[in-house]
Amino acid sequence: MSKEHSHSLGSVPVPLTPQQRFEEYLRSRGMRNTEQRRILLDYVFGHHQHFDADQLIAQLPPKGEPRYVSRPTVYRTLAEFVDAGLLRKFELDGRAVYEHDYGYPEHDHLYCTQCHKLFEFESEELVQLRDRVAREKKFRVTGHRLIVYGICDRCAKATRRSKRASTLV
Amino acid sequence: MSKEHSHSLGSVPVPLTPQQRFEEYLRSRGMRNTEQRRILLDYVFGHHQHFDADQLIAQLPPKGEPRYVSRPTVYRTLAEFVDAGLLRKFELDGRAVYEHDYGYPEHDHLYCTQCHKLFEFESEELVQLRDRVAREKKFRVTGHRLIVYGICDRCAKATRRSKRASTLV
DNA sequence: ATCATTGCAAAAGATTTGCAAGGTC
DNA sequence: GACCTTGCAAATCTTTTGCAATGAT
Repeated sequence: MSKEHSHSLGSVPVPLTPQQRFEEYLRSRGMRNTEQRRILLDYVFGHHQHFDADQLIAQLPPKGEPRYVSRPTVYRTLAEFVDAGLLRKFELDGRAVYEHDYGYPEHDHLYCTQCHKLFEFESEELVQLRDRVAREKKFRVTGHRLIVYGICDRCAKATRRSKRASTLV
Repeated sequence: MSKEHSHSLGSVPVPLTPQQRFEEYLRSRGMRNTEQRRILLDYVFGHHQHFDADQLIAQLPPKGEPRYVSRPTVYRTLAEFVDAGLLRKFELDGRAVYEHDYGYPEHDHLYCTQCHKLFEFESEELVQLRDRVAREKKFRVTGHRLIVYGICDRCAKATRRSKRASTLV
């Protein structure tokens, strides 16, 4: 997805590293600390990006190489990360996108439909609005997902530039 | 999806019926007014519900019957309705859901993860908040999608009831 | 040794596409 | 008659699953 990441967002102080927390999760469930899980956790928390399963797999070594992890295992493990509270998952254009959850504040997204990048923003006001609406309808909120669609500044500028250029020809 | 529909939402006055507007759309594009398109338009605007392709197909007559429409044609036609501004499309649990757009006000949804019903609400404040955030980031908004996840009142009550019952046993 | 986990191959579910036959303008 | 549409079958794309082999505790 996007290599850009709004670094205006703060981070939430955490007592444990993602690795430690995941080990805790595994232990509590009688699951095993396998090489594949360690590899994927390293990749996922080694980058601050949004990504989907295919993009993660593309970054991993291909079949035959040392740290190769099969596609089914990637899917299974991403689901575990979500379950462990390390990642958040959402849908974009009909596919699953993942982003950091653990140690990262709640936020929403602006999605540029031209360059397909995601831009983050935090809004306490939005959460309040959401809760107010829910209260009126006696609805117990567990979470929400807001995506604002449009064109980012950079794409808008690029479009203006090329429009001007074509007019000048 | 849901048979419930918040009728607290008003409707937007429209100069043309969906049928007329679609005919206009077809004409402007040199497309044809076929029986299948008429059938589907009737079904879709004959109900005020959220639905996905499968649910629509389930309502249509089966293969062999008079008004049967094939699955590929349903998908193709729904895309045309979206394109014509008659329907809005969004993703829920990894599948496409459609709802009326033409003649219906902009709104957002509360989604009960227990009974899988959608409840609508309108918020002018949300739109303002969205536009304010976008302006700060020099982002040109074309639209947004907000889904609030949680448990609806009815499901919450049902859960309380059965919890009480099981406690009393 | 026990039992969770992996990789493979195949399945599954939703949606899309190529194409010949049929329908609309 | 020209050419857009349809239905069929098959393909596509993403994600999931059955299962035998492998690995962790």
